[in-house]
Amino acid sequence: MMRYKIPRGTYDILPKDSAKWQYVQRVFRETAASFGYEEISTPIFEMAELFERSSGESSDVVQKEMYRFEDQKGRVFALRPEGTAPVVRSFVENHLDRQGGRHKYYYIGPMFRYDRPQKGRYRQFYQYGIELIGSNHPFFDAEVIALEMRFLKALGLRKIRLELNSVGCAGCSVDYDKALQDFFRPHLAELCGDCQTRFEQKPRRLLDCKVPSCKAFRAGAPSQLDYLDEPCREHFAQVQSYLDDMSIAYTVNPAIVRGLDYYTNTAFEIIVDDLGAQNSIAGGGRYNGLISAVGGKETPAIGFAGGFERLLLALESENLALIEPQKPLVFLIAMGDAAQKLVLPLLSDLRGRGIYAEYNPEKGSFKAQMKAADAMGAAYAGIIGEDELASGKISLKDLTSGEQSSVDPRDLPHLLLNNCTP
RNA sequence: GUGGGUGUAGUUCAAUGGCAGAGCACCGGAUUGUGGUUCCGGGCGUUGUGGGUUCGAGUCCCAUCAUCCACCCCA
Repeated sequence: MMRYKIPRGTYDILPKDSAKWQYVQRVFRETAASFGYEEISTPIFEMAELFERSSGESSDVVQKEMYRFEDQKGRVFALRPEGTAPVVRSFVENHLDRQGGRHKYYYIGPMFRYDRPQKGRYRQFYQYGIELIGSNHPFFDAEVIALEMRFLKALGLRKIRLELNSVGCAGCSVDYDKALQDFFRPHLAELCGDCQTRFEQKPRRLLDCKVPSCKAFRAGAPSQLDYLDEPCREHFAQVQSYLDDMSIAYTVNPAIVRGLDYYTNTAFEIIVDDLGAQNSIAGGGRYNGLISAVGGKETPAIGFAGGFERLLLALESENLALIEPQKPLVFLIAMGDAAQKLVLPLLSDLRGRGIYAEYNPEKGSFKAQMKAADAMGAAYAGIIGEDELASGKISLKDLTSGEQSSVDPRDLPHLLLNNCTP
């Protein structure tokens, strides 16, 4: 008999971990709501072309990491590798670009990339993100960053770093790419193979090559920041000013380059140092050219996305979000058939009032029942046996103190609620 | 896609090429109505899978799959 196995690079979120996932998602939703963002959900697959156009044909995500497939009629789709393009597609498709004004969206859901799995990297992974569409005001660049920082702080994370950069607009990029090519051209023959293609396709990627011999040529390379035109320079200065006013610490790192082609101006990344190689838990930036690139009216926008898996790793490394498993308030024990007839209505009544009550007829002896109550961490044991049947009362034992009292079954819900709610 | 490490019981790990074991967890019991501690009992597991070498393979070799780490990429 063949054993079925979960696909490579995927994982199950088991019940023991679900509370933690629900918790971080709840905090994100609450944080987003407090900034005026509303949830949008899009399909997990889209026309493959949407991602090819938006992320860039030459990007790794499109070239080798996208799950592409044809449906029964030969239409080419892709499992979404990221969340921004679908949101923008929906925005344009619903004619919101014609409506004008600002639109604040957040999303939560799985993304898919055919990558080699490693720590903090999966083939199906869960992202949260926000998109603010309809304004180029630098305040909103800062607001988007502030939202993410607020979220991480609300979770209690302390060891996080914000790195900030501006990649300028399309015009600045052209100038900068030329400057980089001029700078590296004398060493072109000595660069690694990857860098030779980077030289042609994405010169700025020459700056983060890890090959030691390539690193050596990097000293004195021109910085993007020196090639910003006046409006972009001013925009970046204002973003920093707003962050300062909100007391959000950051470091300017000219090496921050977003992986997807659609980013302009502000780019940022949030780093947690002790997560291993995949230490970026969130990243984002402005994408003023994307809406028009997918067929909408020219509209400025900014957003970010964060990864839940890495976020949970970061929480773990700081011993945060330790969630206690749910424990029954009362474990009912019935000895004998007559007692069982009484215990089931009582069980229904308690549960109907929202009290977590357990009962397990599988456990045979009284001792085994008590053990089960203890093993589940129940606060109380409610006992019905011959004595209780005769008296019409049930015995309620406090499993912490060991004290036991005889109570009227009708009073049980109130007693439990009053004793145990803080 | 590239490189390295690791795959043995539910789990954490043992086992010179020679009878596959232990702790924890789990289940049961210690004269059938009182838990936690203690004691006793309960394990044939396709040693990830498929080949090969050998009298004999968990152990050596090859392949494959998975996982971990790194490159790469990115959140």
